[in-house]
This record gives sequence, C-alpha cells and structure tokens, in this order.
Amino acid sequence: MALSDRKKRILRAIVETYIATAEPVGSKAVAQLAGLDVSTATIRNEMADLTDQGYLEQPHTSAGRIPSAAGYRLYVNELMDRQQLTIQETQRINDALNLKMEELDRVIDRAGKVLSQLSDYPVFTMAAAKERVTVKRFDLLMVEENAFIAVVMTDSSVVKNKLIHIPDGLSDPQLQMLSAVLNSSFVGLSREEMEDTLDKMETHTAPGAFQLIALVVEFAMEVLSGQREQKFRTAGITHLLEHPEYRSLDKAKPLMAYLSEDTDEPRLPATLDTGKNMNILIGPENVSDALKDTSVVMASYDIGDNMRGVIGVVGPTRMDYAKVTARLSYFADSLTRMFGKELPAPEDSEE
Amino acid sequence: MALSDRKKRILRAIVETYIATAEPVGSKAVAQLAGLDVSTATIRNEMADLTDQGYLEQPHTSAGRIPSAAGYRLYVNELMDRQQLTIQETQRINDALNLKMEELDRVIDRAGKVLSQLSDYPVFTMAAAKERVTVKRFDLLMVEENAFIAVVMTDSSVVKNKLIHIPDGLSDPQLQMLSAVLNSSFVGLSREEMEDTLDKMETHTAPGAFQLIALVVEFAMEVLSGQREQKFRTAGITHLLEHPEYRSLDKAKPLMAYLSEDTDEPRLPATLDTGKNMNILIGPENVSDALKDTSVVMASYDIGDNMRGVIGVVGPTRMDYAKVTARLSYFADSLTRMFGKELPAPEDSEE
DNA sequence: TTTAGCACTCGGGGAATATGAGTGCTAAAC
DNA sequence: GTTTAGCACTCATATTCCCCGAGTGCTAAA
Repeated sequence: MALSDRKKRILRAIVETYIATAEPVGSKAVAQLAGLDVSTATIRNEMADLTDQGYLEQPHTSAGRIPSAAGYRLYVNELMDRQQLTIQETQRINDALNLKMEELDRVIDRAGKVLSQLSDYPVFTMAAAKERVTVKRFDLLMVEENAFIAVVMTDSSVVKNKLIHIPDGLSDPQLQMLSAVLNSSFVGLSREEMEDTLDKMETHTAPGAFQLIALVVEFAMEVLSGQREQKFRTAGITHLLEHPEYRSLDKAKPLMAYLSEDTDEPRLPATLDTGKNMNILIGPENVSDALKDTSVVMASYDIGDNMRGVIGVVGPTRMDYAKVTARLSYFADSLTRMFGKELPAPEDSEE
Repeated sequence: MALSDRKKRILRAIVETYIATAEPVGSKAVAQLAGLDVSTATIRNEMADLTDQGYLEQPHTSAGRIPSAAGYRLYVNELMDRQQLTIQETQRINDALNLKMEELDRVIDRAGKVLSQLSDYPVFTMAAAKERVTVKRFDLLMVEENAFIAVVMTDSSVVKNKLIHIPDGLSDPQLQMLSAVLNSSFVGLSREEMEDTLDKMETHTAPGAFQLIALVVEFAMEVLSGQREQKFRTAGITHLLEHPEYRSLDKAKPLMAYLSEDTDEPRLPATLDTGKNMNILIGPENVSDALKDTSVVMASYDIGDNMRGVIGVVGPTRMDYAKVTARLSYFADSLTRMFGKELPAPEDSEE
C-alpha cells in the first residue's frame, strides 16, 4: 500500500515540524511547510487518510496531528534526508577519539560524552567480548617476600594483573613451577572449564600448592567474566530533562533510573550480535517497559578482532533521527577504524 | 548566647518535622510534637525569638517556619540524636563490602550504590593518593615477537600494566637492559621528575633505545597521574528527583549536571586532606554555586597507607542528618577497616 | 478532485474567588 | 513576669469559571 507522493511529503513535513516543535502540527502549518500548492482543506483530507492508515495520531479531537510509531518508522526508512556533519563536528569527534595513549574504557566513555553533547540526548555505551574468551598466558612476578603479581593475558590481548599476598615466601623454582602448572593446565579454557579443572585438581594436589593455584585461577576467572560482562555506561543523562516529554518528573524518573546505574535490572536489548551496524528502535518496538515512549538509535563497532561495542542514543520518540543517525554512524565508523588501526589489539589494564 | 532548654526543644521539633515533611512548620504542630505543655501562643513567641536569632526563617509572612542554615548547624552540632542502624542494614553494608575478591574501584562503586539506597540520596565517592606517588618497580614481559607487557608498581602497591607494541622484536638481553635502565633511573621519582629525567636522557641515548624507554615511562607517568587524579564517581543521582525541593526541573538540572559526569568542572571541596573523619556542609557553607541550596555530608577513610577516599551524601539542606550520618560513619569505618585488613595494600588493576 | 466556508470541539491561559493554615498582637488570666 | 485565649490579617494554593483560538470534520460549490 504505497503512499502517494503528496501524502509522503505531508507526512514528512509533519514529522519534521513535530520533531522541531514538540507540538501537534495543524493543517495550516503543513500547507506552508510542505511546499505544496494546495489549500489547507486538501491537506486536512490527506491528513485524515494518513490517520486512518495509522501513520498519524491525534492526541485529542481538534488538536493537530502527531506522528505515530509507524509514522516515524516510515520517515526513518524512506523519507529522511541523510544529514551532513559540519567540519567542526567531525573535528570534535576526531579530537575525542584520537587520544591514543588512553585506554579502551576511557576512549569509550569520552566518545559517549561527546556524542551526547553533539546530539543533546543521553548516550549509552556497551562493550563486550564477542564469543568465548580464554586465557592465553599467565605470568608471575615476585615483588616482595610475601607478595607476587599475577599477570593474565586473554586471547583478545587484554592484560590484567593483581597483586597477590601469600603468607609464606616463595622460592624462584616454586614460582616457576606454579607458572608452569598454570600455563599448561589453564590456558585455552573458558571460565566454566577452568572451574571444572580446578575442582578436579583439588583432589590430587598438595593443599599448599593448590591454594596458590586457586588464587591465581580465581583471578583469571574474574578477568574472563569481566571480559564477557557487558559494561553498560551512560553519559549526559541530564539531557533528558531538556526535552518537553520528560518535563514531568513522573515520566523522567523511570527512564533516568533505567539509564543510570541505579537499577540492577537487565539492560538494553543486547543486539551486540546482530550483523547490522545501525539499528533504530522506535517507541513500542523496544522491549523494556521503561523505554515504551522512547526511541533508541544505536550503532555497533568492532574493537579489535574479539570484541564488539555498541554506542547508542536514547531520546523521546520525537527524536531528531536525521541528526542523530548522521552523528552516530560517523562515530561508529571512527571507532571501528581507530580500534582497528591505532590499537591493533585492545591494549589494556588500569583504572 | 545559649538557648533555653525549651527553645532547643522547639528548634529540634521544627527541624525534625521539617525534615520529615518538607513543609513549613506551624506553632500548632510544634505544640504537639515538642512534648511541651504550653499553648501554641507561647510557642509562637518562642519561635519569633528563634527567628530573630537567625535559627529559623519564614518563607513568606504567615507560613510556618523553616530552619535556617544556622538552625541546621545547631541541630547537627548539639541537638541531633545519633541513630542506630538496624541489623538488616549493617548486614547489607557488610555484604556490599565483603566481596574481597573484587578490586578497589568496584568495591567503592558498590559502596556508593548501597549507601545511596540506604539513605535515599545521591552519593559521590572519590579516591586519591594522599601525597607524592612514585614508581616502586618496573617489570617487562615479552609476550609476542612484537609486543611486551610493561608492569608498573607504585609505592602504594598499585599495579598497572600495558601491552606495548614495538615494530621490531626484542632479544632477552635487550629486555633485561631496558628493565635495568628503567629500574635504576626512574624508580622513586614523581611524575614531574620523570618527565625531566626523560628529557635529559634523550640527548645522550641511542634513539632506538630511547624510544622504548619513553614508551614505558610515559605509561608510568600516566599511571601516576591516574593515582593522584581524584576519581569522582556518583551513584543514585535519580534519588534527587524524589525530594520535593528538586521537583522543579530548574532546580534539579544544575545539580544533576554537576553530579553526573556531564560537566568537566571542578568537583566537590576536595577535603581529602583534612584530618576530620566526618564533615557536614550545610547549604551556603558549600563553595560551589551548584550546591548553594544543598547539603553535603561526607566521611573519609583510609585505603591502605598511601591513599585516602571520601564518600559523601548529597541532598537538600532539609536532609535527614541523623539518618545519613549514622549510615555514613558506619560505612566509612567499615571501609577503613576492610582496606586496612583484608587488603593490606590496595591490590589493583583492571576494569 | 479541490476549495471555501462554517459550526463544533477542546485544551490552555487568566482572572477571580475561596480556603485555610499560620502569624502577630493585644488583653486577660495565672 | 509569664502564659494563654482570641482575633484580625496575610498570603500561598486550589478551584472555578470563562474565554479564546487553533484545528477539525463536513458540506456545498467550483
């Protein structure tokens, strides 16, 4: 059921003015903005049609029309112009990302912050290992009589360490031995497999040695969970309050709680795995209840070979999709490029 | 100018009911709650006195009275009962902290979250090295042909590492040599001293070797700044919206922006160094403009020997001081105890 | 098929009004 | 001297009412 060209132009005019003004759009306004040489009455007829077909809604009789979710969807899919970024903006984005000395998390955080400032909406970020992560190697370093550093490197080249205190000292050969056991028995295993192996090992190993092994392996398991775990971060939540649909606190509160780290609840649709790069979820298309009146535009990017990240913008269904998608896709591309080139494998540690 | 006992009881009743109700307190309410057997007229006279002395304010003629900053101050200093925590609460706090396998940052974050839930106010946390931080030792580990791990341990026993990629491979002796240079020339130096030393070294060192040294030293400098840098984190910002004084968005917005990481501006009064353990700043006693109508209750605690942390609660001047201080001091004590015992020196790395 | 015209609807804004809690003051009572 | 009752006054908030105007749907003419 294809729409006539005129209907499309009318719909587009309505979506765009509603996005700009946040107020229902009347036939008069459409007549001026759509650039059609027809009277308001004609427009009204067309608008009535569009309402019947489900692309528009009227908040109450005798106000203008506002786009429905389906209306936004059509707009996003067919009607929307792709916006160009200004040179200042691309510059800003590049600056935010090009701090190559900085580590992964901080770059991602920074990206979220800048994207939020550029789009005037809150932004969330997420990063997680794509698939099964394992430990590639263990290293142990004696630093004091009663403490050594365990260094764990995962197959996605992430390196983490921990200072481990032990009651009695450890001789060099002992340390070598420990290292050998770890590297031979626990390399290439997933978190769960490590747990199993550790359990089995307990029975036929000297208690003292086992305890040491367990300390390091537990740390390694922690590292692996940390890798798989999706770190959800947000930036610019206060931007929410700038938009009229969240002026009432009753509306703003649940969404804000959802976005801040306050709730322990499950997060956004973890579309980390979908092949698509850009994803737009409009209002009811969202699963979570807190997002029912909210749209999410998100893009994913690769971090090295083994990780994938998502960065997304959250706002009212009346979101400036053209603006947001333009900035977002540039961001995602830049991130992929930078994590591909500058950091051949994600370097890491700290904070 | 000591207040009569009766005045104190009236003031206390006013502060406590105002804290509970957020509405100006009239003479009638005071008569009932203060437990004095006098009429409302007498109370009114006393309240007039208290107003003259600056402990109370009237938002407009003919509303009840509300406490002034001085009134809160007096209440906090002399009138307030120390609250007891319920067993459930102490249990909750202990649970939050006793995840000993977790690392520093995560424990602090978790503490902030729980404190926020227990107090119904937003919470901020901060941690920083107390004084001059230096590197205690360097370790280098070859992991691939063209990459090695640099491990840096500071004198506060914080260990960080980084995977460093190099164009050409490095032989074992070369690595030993590099390690020797680093450990002999850069141990015990502050960030600034390192920079100087590095500059001086540039002239009389082979370019290739110098570049390697610089890579590692730059990383070490980053680690040191990271240590000194005060990591400001918040939890439960949305609790703000629950309190009537922030019902209007105009009021909530600036404070929220201040608390979220949205602004790059300087943070809270960095009273990391003051000897006092607990600190209450009421309204105008705060320096920052965003906090003028806001009270901050904060407590500091030790993290090992070389770091100190602050955890604080932010809320309207009409804050439930008794409740907050009780929980906060328990938290701070627990944190000190746990970082003192369980983690003799703050172990570290990751996230 | 488009347009002009018109009666109708309904939300928002503003003024006027009512309400009621709380005050300050005075004069009487203790 | 201190406490109390009484009373007129103030002022923020809630309620009501009314008006206005934008926008609609429908009809009849172009």
